[in-house]
Amino acid sequence: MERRSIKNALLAGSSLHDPDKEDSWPPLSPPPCDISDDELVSISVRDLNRQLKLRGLCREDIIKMKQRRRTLKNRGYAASCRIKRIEQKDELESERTTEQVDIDKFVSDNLNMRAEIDRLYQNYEALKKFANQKNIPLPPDLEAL
Amino acid sequence: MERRSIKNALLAGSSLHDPDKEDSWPPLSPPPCDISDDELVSISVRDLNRQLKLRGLCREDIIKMKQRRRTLKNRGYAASCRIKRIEQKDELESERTTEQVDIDKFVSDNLNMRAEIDRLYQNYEALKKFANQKNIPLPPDLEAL
DNA sequence: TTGATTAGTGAGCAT
DNA sequence: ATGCTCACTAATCAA
Repeated sequence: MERRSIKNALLAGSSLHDPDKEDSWPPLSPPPCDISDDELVSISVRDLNRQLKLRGLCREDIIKMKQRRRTLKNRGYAASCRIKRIEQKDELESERTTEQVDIDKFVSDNLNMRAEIDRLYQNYEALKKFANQKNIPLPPDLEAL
Repeated sequence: MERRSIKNALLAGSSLHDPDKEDSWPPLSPPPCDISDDELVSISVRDLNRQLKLRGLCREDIIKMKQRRRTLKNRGYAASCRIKRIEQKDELESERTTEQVDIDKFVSDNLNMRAEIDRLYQNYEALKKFANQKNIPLPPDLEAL
């Protein structure tokens, strides 16, 4: 939903400390207490329960904070999931590039070897022709191509 | 949101004809009139306006239907987007596989050519050695490796 | 307006 | 409870 849109950018802020910043805009129901989103997602369940009790929230608000925590967590999971996806894609693409480079190298090598084979073959044939002209019989095992 | 979840799976379908059917589960506000979702997304804006007027809907309901239409459209766009993404991934993977097959072929070819070069070289050397043993002088251009 | 893409949200699955 | 992934929604951009 492109949270943090132009319209909402100004209203932002769901957390706390730094005055001229940090929004993290409330797509969620507003927090029933002043625990920042950053804190909310990072502290342990135990500490959270402690904090909630300490601030004397009612059951409903506690449930809301729990749900808010879950939502914030989900937001992070979704982000990781997307990052992971593009990383995998990039990896695939770079592997493809590497393989293409290898293939180019092989093509080049093959051409060189083909030329080498040709050169050796010509030399060999020239020697045989020379022997023929001089009427020099070759041993059978050297007649083979 | 996993629409059409287990709970909703049985109610699936998004439109109209079939009697034992349909709902297309309302993530949206319920439609102010009985135009099916399938119709709503497919008919032209003109026809939609005609239908809405024909059924005598108030301005609010018309706006709601327009928004519903847009949402249904978006649902489809999102689906295409997901499909496209996995198709591109599959394509990349199959290209990678193809390249790997090519590389294997090149490796095999290279080994064969290397062997061929060796064989030709050995033959050539054997001929030179033979000439040497028989004290047959070779023309300079046939002495070269 | 239409279509594509993105981030956020909740459902559901697996651990 | 936690993390991941999916389908859906709205925002935003491009055409």
